[in-house]
Amino acid sequence: MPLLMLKDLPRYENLLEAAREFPDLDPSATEAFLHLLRTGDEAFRVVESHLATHAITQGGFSVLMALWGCCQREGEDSKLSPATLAEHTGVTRATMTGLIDTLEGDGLVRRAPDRDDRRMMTVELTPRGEKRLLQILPPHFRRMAWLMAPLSEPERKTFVRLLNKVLSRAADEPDAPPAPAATVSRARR
Amino acid sequence: MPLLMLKDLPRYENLLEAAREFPDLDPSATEAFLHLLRTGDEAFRVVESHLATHAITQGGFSVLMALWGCCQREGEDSKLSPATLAEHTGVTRATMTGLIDTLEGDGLVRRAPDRDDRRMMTVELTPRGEKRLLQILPPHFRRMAWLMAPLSEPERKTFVRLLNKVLSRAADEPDAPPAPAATVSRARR
DNA sequence: CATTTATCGTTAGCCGCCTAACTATCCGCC
DNA sequence: GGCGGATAGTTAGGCGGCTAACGATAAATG
Repeated sequence: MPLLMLKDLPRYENLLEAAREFPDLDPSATEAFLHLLRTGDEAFRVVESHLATHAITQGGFSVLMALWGCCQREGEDSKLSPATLAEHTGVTRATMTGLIDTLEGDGLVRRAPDRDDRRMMTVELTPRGEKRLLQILPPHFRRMAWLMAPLSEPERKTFVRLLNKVLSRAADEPDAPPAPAATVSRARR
Repeated sequence: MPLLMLKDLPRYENLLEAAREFPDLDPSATEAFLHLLRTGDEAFRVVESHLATHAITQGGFSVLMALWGCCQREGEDSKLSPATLAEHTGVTRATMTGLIDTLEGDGLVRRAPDRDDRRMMTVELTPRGEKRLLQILPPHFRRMAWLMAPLSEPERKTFVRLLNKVLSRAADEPDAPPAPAATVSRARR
């Protein structure tokens, strides 16, 4: 994640202090939020650095996984359209064009026109792409296991539970969620 | 985070199934990892979308915060060098040049040569920059509070605790962490 | 059947981030 | 005191995101 976060998170006292100046600042919420962003970013980097050793970007990896997963599930039909891939990996179709360009240039993926709908293309994993993916996956799985090793099994459960609470909240309404507005706060919900 | 993650996380049964094929796949670890990335990404987008309404990027915001925080703490000296800013926000110096260019173009920040060391520059918040920041912060704080609202106070504590466990693990060694390698695992290190 | 509307993939252009190289300056060491 | 190595900031070039617009095709609608 190409992100960008304050490297050293603020200490809790500082948040308490800042909360005196900004009544809207909820110290424990801010602390949780910043730690979430920071840790998520770091976890992202962990896998990214691994993928980089296989000359694959996160985006490319997502595409390969989607194609491979589809080929696993659907039996024969291991093709997907760029639009489906884009939606599946949470990226715009324009971006997907670029990703497929790169992957096709590396010979990991193949484009072919759809025979029924001439607007569409189909994207398919090449043997080389599948081979590459099978090289990447085991160490990738090990990285994830390694990173989560400090969490016990019950801790992982609660971790996922708490993450899901936040995630569904975020999915609730992507825009204009707070709506408190000091003087006009009558609309109590 | 310009990231990129599978939009719909795999269900646990699928992970269990996949684990039969890949012995390295730890289902609960993978689940926790994917949820972490997904939620972190979503949280990132929440603040990013807010900052966008103020025509500020995450990077720019980090810079403004660093300058403002420094001006709060240090008393008078509200200047920082690009290198310090880069290190503080976890970005390369080259990137920082671009960020400062943009901010300076918007009049939120000012560059001046350091009077002692002629290699260095100093970056300083303009009054306009501070004003802009003070416009951004309260709703920003409200967003964070809103996002974390579903977590109770004790839940937030455990959340931060678990995040910290993962974070310090990730910080442990950024490269080559798994090192299992079945047959050649002698180099114990 | 003709025309509008929607969808698909691509292109063009912007921006943030990276690495690698460069210039200018400072510092340490003979 | 001059010279090599470190350091500051910038530049150049690449890449992966994004939005907005486009031509081509399909589907809906009159």
